[in-house]
Amino acid sequence: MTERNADFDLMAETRRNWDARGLRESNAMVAATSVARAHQVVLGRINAALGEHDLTFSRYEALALLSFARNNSMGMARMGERLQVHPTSVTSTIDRLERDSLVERAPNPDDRRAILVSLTATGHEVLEKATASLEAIRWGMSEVPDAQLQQLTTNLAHIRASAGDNTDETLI
Amino acid sequence: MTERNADFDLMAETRRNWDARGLRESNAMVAATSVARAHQVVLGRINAALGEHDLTFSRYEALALLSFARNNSMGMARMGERLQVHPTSVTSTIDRLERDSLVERAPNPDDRRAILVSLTATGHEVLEKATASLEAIRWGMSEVPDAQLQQLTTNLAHIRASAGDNTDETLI
DNA sequence: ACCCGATAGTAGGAAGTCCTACTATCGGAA
DNA sequence: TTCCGATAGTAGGACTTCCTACTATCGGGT
Repeated sequence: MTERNADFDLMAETRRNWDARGLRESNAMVAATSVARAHQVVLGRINAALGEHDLTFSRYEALALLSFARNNSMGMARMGERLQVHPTSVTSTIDRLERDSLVERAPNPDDRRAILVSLTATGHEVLEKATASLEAIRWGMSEVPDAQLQQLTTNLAHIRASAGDNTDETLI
Repeated sequence: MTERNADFDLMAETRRNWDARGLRESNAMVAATSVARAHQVVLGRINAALGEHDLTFSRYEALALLSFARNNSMGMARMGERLQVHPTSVTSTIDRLERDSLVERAPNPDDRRAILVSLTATGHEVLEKATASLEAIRWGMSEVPDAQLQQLTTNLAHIRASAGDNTDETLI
């Protein structure tokens, strides 16, 4: 659904429509719409690649996060903070990953409220293969030259920063 | 959920993790992740603003599209093409808009398979108020200076172009 | 020692997106 | 004229996300 051949330029047409009405902030509108469309395109490609491994980007992100944690294990609440999603979304994602035997839930001996989620051996394998698939498609951005990728990241960092992300320009 | 205060830089940390493993395409990975995060932030702000009008961005887009059409009316299939979503998503969105009396379905006299969707007077009113709300928050990109908005749009145009969008650089 | 606000996680439900499968209709080719 | 592939739209289901509400547990102040 995300890869279409439009015979017209959606953005240009949209801007013309708005300008014709004398509406303001058309630059912001076009930028916001472009972000949404780019996300749709990139996520579509990523999910298509991950589909071969029965993963989605959400599931992949959860597996990757666990793989970076000490003991490949982490509490649900911390996962929600890192992945920037609602606690109930973590529950939902982990439910399905556990159903597919890619992660395991275990009680936390230090806190009986908490649950430790950890990668299984299968989860590790699937993650590595999925990562190779994502690298193969350059994370859905094959046609974008490397220099422009960095410029794009810098531009988007302004948005992230304005939302509270502590962006470190020297590292990104 | 989209506006958080992270005490660390998610992107920088993610890149460090990946680099430490010697994985490739980290520029593409960071750019793709930035697109996803920026989308989450911008969409969150937009939906928060639209919530006052009982709208979401999807619903707003549908209303705006209809307002640009001749007779404020359009077939479902054409809406799906313009909005770049699956036909069943159009059905779902129109179902709810119709339930809220913002649009109406009518048979197409020229094609008994087709359905013409049109804005109601209420739909018009809500659209105008919602548009004012979006302009007030600069479409979720308040902190981004105008010049950088244009640069961002240009960068994202490469992605859209690679997906088949016929981007017209002279207009955008 | 107790209490009560804060925290961890889940349940149920709404909305958005996609997919496959289905019905109804159209319209060109045989 | 008939047939059959293409098109318009819907039904049902899966996944992701959010929200509110709930249980269980923690832990600091009284």
